[in-house]
Amino acid sequence: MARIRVSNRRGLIRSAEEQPLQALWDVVCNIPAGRVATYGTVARAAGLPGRARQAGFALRVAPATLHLPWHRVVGAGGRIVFPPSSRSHREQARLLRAEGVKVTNGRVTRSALTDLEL
DNA sequence: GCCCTGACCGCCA
DNA sequence: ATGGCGGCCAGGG
Repeated sequence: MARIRVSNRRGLIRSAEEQPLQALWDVVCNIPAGRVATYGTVARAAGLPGRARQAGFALRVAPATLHLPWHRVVGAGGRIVFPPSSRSHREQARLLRAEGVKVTNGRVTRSALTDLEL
């Protein structure tokens, strides 16, 4: 499990409640290769329902040293959120296809989506 | 506290 | 399918 030291005002850190970023990173970390999850799903699985945007934020600020499978997170409906012409978009599509996920028109196949329940 | 800015989401014309 | 829009929720200035 990817972990990073993060301190808060009180010095003690326990739950997702106090450390949403860590919770979100953990979830992303657990998306199996070849499968994809949406920002909303990731947030919900991290115990932060309704905070899809924070899932995006978490990924944006994630330390590179965590080596998170960020490419396995897409927007609602399986859409790659980056502008089609952007570097990130191409990179994400490349990484996904590399692990067997079909990507057409910036959209992954529905069967690749996972609810992340368990 | 107010305002703006997003790696978001879902509804609707 | 597609752009628009309001709703949502953190961060940062």
